[in-house]
Amino acid sequence: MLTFIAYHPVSILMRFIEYLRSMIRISDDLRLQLQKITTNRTVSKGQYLLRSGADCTDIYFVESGLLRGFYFNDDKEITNWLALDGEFATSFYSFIARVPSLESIEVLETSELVQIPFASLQRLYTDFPETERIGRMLTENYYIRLEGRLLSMQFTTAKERYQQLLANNPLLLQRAQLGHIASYLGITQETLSRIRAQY
Amino acid sequence: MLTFIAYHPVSILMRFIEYLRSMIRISDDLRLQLQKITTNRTVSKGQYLLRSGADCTDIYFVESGLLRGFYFNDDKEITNWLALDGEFATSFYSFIARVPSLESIEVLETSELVQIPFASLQRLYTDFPETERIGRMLTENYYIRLEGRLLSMQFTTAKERYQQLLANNPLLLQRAQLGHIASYLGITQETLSRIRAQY
DNA sequence: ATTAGTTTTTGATATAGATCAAAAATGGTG
DNA sequence: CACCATTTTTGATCTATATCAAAAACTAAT
Repeated sequence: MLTFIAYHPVSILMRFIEYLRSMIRISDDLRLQLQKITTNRTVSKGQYLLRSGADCTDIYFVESGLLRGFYFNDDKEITNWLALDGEFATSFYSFIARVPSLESIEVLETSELVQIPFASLQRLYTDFPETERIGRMLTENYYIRLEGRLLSMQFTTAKERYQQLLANNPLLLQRAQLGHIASYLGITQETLSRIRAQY
Repeated sequence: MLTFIAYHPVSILMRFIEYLRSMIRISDDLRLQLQKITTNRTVSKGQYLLRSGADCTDIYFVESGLLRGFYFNDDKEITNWLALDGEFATSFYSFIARVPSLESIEVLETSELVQIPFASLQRLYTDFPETERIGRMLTENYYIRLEGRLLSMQFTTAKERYQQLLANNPLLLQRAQLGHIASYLGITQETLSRIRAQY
């Protein structure tokens, strides 16, 4: 019983550290430092982690739950990304370029997050240069995904994009609501509804 | 006269090193190493640096000239990127993930390039850890640009995209041909031609 | 200059997906 | 479990852009 209780706070960080470990060796020193600069937060459904207009000061790792980043176009919300368990989430442009965010971040499911402030991350890069590699590799991976999305936007139909998502990320379809998925795929909710009706 | 001749081979590398210098301090050691692992190449218009199906083994910095990366969709070419003077170019997914490239790279204008092989770059990252920062920052910048493109694909019209490009990169419009620009913007050549005719 | 190849423009038509509007389904809450 | 709010579906219509086809404008090489 006691061991379970004592173990728990560590296990919250598990996936985060595991994730990093897949890219570089994590020394005890670094692990300690990571624990120092990160905050474990539980955020509940409906909360906002960021409102457009504000500077995005943090990056989040989603231990469990679901977040979304979205823009406003005219009066409509456009979901730019959805981050499930095991993914990083931030308003990338604002976080990197230190400019006010156009994007808002909303909590779609009550989530366990690991929060890292921008300044701490920069210090980490300097104090533990091996972590630059993590930053580089993560950004590379996210770049590749983004490129895939751009290409599918350009030369696949709405239906094909839905089918791709269904194949690659069926969980997302189950957990996010239709309107969010639709604008993430670059189509209207009505069109996505009609596509689904074809099955 | 003599000084000019002697100076020239160094000046070819100028922009490349200058570019890197804007991100980190370049030690004499590192500069030497950079000179060792890079090759200066002049490639002429019409040449291919990569054909789809092959592994992309190199990344290029364009000292001067113009390259394009493109895919085939059915029988049509889709330009994925255009790289002018001062930009990096590679088939990113293939280069990073070490898989055969879907993309081909064509030389649109006779160009001066700095070529860096994948393996050399990886060794550089290891031998000069400070260069990881370059890799990270470059990828971050390219990520932000890509995100901007995805957003404009999603919620701006063909005409607006053309106007944005005209405002942000007028040189490109002058130097690349219409069909390449069009598919880069995610529209057909005919539509772009009609848009331009409106002025 | 003339010809052949390429690139751009113009015209006519088709269509995927958007928009506007309202009904149906779903879901939490007192 | 009935009610109100939210989400999803269905229907009718519209539109930006694609497609197909051919003419015009460039470009380069003989």
